[in-house]
Amino acid sequence: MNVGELTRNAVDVLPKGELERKLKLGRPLRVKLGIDVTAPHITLGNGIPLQRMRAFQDAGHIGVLIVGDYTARIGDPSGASAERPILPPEEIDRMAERFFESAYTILDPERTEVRFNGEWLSKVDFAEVLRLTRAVTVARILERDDFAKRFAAQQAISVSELLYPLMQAYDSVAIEADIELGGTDQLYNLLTGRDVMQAYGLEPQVVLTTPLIESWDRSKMSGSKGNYIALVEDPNEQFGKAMRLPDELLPEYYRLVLERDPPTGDPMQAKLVLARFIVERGHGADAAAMAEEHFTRVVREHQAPEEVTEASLPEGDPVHLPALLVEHFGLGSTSEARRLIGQGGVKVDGEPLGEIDVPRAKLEGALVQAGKRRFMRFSGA
RNA sequence: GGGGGUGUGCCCGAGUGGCCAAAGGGAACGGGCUGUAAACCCGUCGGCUCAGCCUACGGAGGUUCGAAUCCUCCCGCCCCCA
Repeated sequence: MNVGELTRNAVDVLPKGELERKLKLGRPLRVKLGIDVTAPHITLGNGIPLQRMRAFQDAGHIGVLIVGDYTARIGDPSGASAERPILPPEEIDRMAERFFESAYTILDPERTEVRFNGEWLSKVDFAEVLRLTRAVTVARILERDDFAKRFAAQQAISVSELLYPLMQAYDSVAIEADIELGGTDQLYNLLTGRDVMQAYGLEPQVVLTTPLIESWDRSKMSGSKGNYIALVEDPNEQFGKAMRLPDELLPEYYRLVLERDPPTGDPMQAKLVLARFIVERGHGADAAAMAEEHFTRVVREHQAPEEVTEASLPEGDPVHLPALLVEHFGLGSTSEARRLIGQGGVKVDGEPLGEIDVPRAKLEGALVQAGKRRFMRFSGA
């Protein structure tokens, strides 16, 4: 058994030596990973601990995904500067589904167990809460970095948020976790799991944290900040976003995502390898090839893509271009569209267009381009 | 319970009666440059079929020719005292 592969890229594996001891037990270990279903997107960053879980699965262990449907009613304060919104149950289910789709691009479904924590948390009564809360002290909770920062910054922390780590810890009790994975921002939560398991007479879990990944804006990749590459999203988007990463980040991505040695030589070639990998993992080899082709054609050579979405023009002549752009190009407002036109960002058959109202004949069958990457062809009918 | 603060556009943050659709920075977007990027330069960045109009500075009223700016009440957050 290769422990090195299991702990690859890990920041903390606590306590020391404990993982090795558990591995010698000779039974499949239960490796827990809690997922934040309130996260709007499942990112490459979320993929890092998933990759670790996969390594454990490949070594014969069981991955246990905990869907925090119940905890979502509070909102995980980790890394958040403010309280998160509370979601209705249907929404949580929908987001959990989406999570699985992403997670299974990395995990082995055969060795994955999925549990919703409402299963046990909804049955916890107040007496149980008191028992649970006795396992930790306020000082202990406030030690935690996120809370400490918010406390110092005089931002609101609700008591319910303080309970979050305890609920997560209780999950570990419920599923009898041997190991819990998480990003470094989860360290406190994971350690609390140990305390609580002990209080419940169980053998405490091993804690394994993985690094958070940086994005092109040089801040931590976050599904809520718009700086993410999702595990599953439009292949062209994935490819383009991967190529947008600064060269300096390549070693980090090679280490954490590809799990390979840092690239040497041409950074662009190295980045192409990364981009292909990301798309292929999410959508397969064909999609990766197509995304690359699209990238070469549209981004590098500034040409129209092979296939362009078609739509029909609205009634009337002339055609009001701003409205058309909002309707078909996803622009936020006609004012935005007007600005884009004014700046020469809108082209018809390759020629910048300055008009707001365009003669119908000029648009029929024409290729319309908004910005660098959005194309569409219009038919008259 | 008492006292004192504070709330501005996607984010941060100036602005204390007209010159404010609101400085500055960041993000974003468009154009240029380019090896995909990054860096850099220029421009845009509330809405509206837009040389004009409408809506906006926590919410609701009020004062004024005129309010983000003054007054009243309400709401959120923070601090101090109890």
